[in-house]
Amino acid sequence: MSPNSSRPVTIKDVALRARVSKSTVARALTGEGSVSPQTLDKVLAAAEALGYRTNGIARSMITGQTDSLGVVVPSVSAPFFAHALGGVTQEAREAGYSVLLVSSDNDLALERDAVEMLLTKHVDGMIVAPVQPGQTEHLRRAEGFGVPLTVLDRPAPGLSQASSVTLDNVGASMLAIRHLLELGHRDIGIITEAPVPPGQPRWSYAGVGTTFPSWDRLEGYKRALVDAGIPYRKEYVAKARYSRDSAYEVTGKLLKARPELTALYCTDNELSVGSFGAVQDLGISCPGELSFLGFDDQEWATLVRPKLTVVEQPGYELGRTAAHDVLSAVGRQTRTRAAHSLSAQLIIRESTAPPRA
Amino acid sequence: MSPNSSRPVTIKDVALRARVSKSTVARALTGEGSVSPQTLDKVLAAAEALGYRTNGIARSMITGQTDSLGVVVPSVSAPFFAHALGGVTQEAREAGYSVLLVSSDNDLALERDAVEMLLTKHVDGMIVAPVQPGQTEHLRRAEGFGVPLTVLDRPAPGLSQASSVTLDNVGASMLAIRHLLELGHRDIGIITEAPVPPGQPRWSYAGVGTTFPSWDRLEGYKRALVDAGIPYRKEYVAKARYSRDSAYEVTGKLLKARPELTALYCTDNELSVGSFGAVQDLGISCPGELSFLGFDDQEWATLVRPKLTVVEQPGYELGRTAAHDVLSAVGRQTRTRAAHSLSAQLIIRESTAPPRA
DNA sequence: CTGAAAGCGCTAACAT
DNA sequence: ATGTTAGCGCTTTCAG
Repeated sequence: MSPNSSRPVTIKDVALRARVSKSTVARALTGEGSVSPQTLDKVLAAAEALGYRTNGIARSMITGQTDSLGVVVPSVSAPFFAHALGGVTQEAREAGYSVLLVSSDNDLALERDAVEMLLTKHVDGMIVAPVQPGQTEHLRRAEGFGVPLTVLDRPAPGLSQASSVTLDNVGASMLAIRHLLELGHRDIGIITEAPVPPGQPRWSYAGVGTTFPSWDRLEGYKRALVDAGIPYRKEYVAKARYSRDSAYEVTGKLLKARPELTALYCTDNELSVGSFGAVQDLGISCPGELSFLGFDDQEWATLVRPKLTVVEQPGYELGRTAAHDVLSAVGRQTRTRAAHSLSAQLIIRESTAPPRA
Repeated sequence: MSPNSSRPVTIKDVALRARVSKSTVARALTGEGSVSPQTLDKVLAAAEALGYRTNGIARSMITGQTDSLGVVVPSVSAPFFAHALGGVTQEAREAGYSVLLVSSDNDLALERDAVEMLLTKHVDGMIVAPVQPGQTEHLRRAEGFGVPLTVLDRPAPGLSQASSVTLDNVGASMLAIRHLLELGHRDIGIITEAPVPPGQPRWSYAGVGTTFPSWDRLEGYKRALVDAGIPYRKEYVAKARYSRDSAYEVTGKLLKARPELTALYCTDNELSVGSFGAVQDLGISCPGELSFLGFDDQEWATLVRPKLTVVEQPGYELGRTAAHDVLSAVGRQTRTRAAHSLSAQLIIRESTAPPRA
């Protein structure tokens, strides 16, 4: 049942006890090759008695597989990534894979280290949500090692082999804005993340729609407006840092400067938190005076009054899809470079209504 | 820079190129033993040129270490565990360890599988948040393999070697109830998780305070009351299944049956969500007619009106402590069996006030 | 169907 | 300071 000595039980011990050779034990235990029923029994019994457990390290050494997936995310506890991670672990487990998790803490250097470490550990595939979509040398290095890679949430241009799994961010915003438009709103404000952290270089590349999620979400806002024949006015867009406090502040300013706004749209959960807080503290009646449309369907969306209309992003599904995609590539020679774009969903609740005449 | 052929670059290739022996390369790369500055340069240059990367598998095979921690949690995306996981990964990274993550999905069988897998993968230590505190054979098996284990969130009696890191659940409730008592409340209701899922066996063991968190939280409620000379009345405790819907329902019933209640305390975030929702929907003014005290400081607590007074549990710290604890045990012969009990904090906001005279 | 032998990539004595 | 040798525990030819 349990190992009697302190030295780990090896296949050799099992062989000795079952009075067969190491190779026979291996065959019996792995199911490869043929073994007579009786010897199979003997071996199994011996293994059981000794509390034998295969040494995965040794096995990996030979097979070249570790049955594990490396995952790098900017934050483990942020709800979106937590959900995505849930999807990844689920899918991985079903396929018999385990997950080697590293958080990059939104730090490019740490992300690089993480990738190197995963390479050293010989993961069979990698999923990474890159900190900076423009910085991808380290990811290219992973590709060079022949490790299947799929990029999650934020696209990574410049990778030749990698698949990507992202939310259709443009579409998500269009969904939101069209809803507001249909209700009759014309003056719609938007709280969105400032594109580049101050002091950081601007990455430029000639791609379409392959940037930070928030850029695309702003793009969708514009497009929905223009499609409806309504001019895009940049006085209606307020850029915040990625924090609720910043969103709180920025919302207050925007609403004061633009009293004609009848609706407000936030492009992220964190921003929604701050922004909605501001709306509440300002004593603005919602949806009476102002319709509010948030991003992400976190639990607070239904606890707050009015219950929030939101754009929901399928975090779990994104994770699952990413895992499914890498998994389908491991062991295969030919790599199919897929670009999955999942759709968001609009959940209409109480915080949006027609504007007051 | 990158591997030129498809065959992985090994230490042998580097040796060949640098015109030294394999062992010299090993010494140069690991820093163990002494190497002349010139050969060091040569080796480093060769490794760089070839894009060499140590094969961690092979190394682990020899050293017997994998520099990785196994982590098993009931859910990856639940806020509490997500935060704990954040703490674990952080601490692990700082120590140069990586995290092998598995979700047990609250399923004992999956938890067993997970532990077995981690054993196979030869993690250097394990952190598990057990699904059922009473079922620990698989964990004992891990101990048998000499893998340091620390149990997180829920205690696991019957383990001889394992450390544990838990919240002081009794203390947490006492904090909450004493606050209510000081405000002048005498009739305090409590919504708590039903101890045992229906159809499950009851685990019994002669331990103190070593059970499900929710049991201890109920215990703290009793104790605070008794300490204050107020009789414990079981008509004031409502047991819910672990779901917001159940809490919602149960809250409604309790409040109807016991209109004399002036305060309500919930022993878990999930239950708080449902319960607070019920209070809102019932149109009960809070804190005017009823004070409400929730568990866990999730983001919704400050978004809802009134802002919630809550007992906050330090999820990140719990994870960090757990990781620190296992890590301190790896490689050591003597195991120090520590039982860390972290304190909760009371955050007083607007949902609690003196009862109406 | 079974055993003997080779070797995965690396490190750790042991020589030199 | 460097090279040689011997494995780590397992899978996998290759014989028998």
